Amino acid sequence: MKLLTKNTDYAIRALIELTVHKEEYLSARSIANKQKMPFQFLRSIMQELIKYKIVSSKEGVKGGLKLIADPAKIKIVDIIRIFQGEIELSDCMFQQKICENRKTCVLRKEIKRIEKLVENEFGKLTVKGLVKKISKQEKGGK
Amino acid sequence: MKLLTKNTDYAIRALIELTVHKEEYLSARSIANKQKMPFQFLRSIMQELIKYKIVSSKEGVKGGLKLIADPAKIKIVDIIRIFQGEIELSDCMFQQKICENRKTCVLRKEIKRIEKLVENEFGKLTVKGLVKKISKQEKGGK
DNA sequence: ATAAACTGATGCTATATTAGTATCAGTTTG
DNA sequence: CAAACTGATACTAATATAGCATCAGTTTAT
Repeated sequence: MKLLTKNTDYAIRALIELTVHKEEYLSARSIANKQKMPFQFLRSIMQELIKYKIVSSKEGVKGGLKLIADPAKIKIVDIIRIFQGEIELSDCMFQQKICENRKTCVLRKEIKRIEKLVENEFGKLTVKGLVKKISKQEKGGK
Repeated sequence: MKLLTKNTDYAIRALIELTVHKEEYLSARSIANKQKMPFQFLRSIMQELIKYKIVSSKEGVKGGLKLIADPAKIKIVDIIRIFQGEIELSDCMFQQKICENRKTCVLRKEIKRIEKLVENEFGKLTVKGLVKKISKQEKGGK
């Protein structure tokens, strides 16, 4: 079981990078190099984040990506939703006609409950929160 | 994001069925019909459960599957582990040499934490527990 | 004794998801 | 005007998920 796919993962790392260098334009290439991500893949990921107005871009030499959303308001669950869709069972048909064995839907309820929990946890995490923890870690332990 | 894959899901439903009809041999075909699962797929799933000594089988006419494990001790997390492997990031290389950007490993820690949470929740659920909830539901609601 | 209903073992196919690549057009800067 | 960038788009590769088919052997009822 994987909670995060690569695109979500890379997106978050890129956002962390952009938060650290706020106000600056960082090129996809430099981010990819620094965080060791596949360049073209990162580019397609960034285009998504642009669509969602989380980052903006500037073309040409000295262009690149810049954070426009408030990192304190970018929840990890938002990024997950963008790249992995809703946290939910894909083909659960409980309560409707199809699933006649309503009995086993108890299982569904439990899964839903746990999904909500996960959603909630990822909702509490923000990009800013992560950045803060990183800087603490760097100051603290050797 | 899907917490359970089909094989895990079918396995749990089959175990519920076997718990309800404990001591009896139920054929894979009858379980598949009742719970509307693909017959051959269910068969391969049951073979796994046999390997893990959760159910036993009897060949021939009137043969089938029977629960041998205590349903109160079959945790849902066990079934997940059988069919989906450990709940963990597949390719996290934090703390080791490969991941040099140790900064972002803060993300890893958080994910690990949430994974543990999920694991723990699924560890609290047992087949028996689900069966109990089902029977309550049947008595209760209209 | 034999047909029908079953599992054992095994190997295959189909589909979807995930991960990543490539290319061409256009923009900006030195 | 070349180099360093993004926009748009389409493609490929790898892996995981879901499911099917087949043959061999076992048990039971008739």
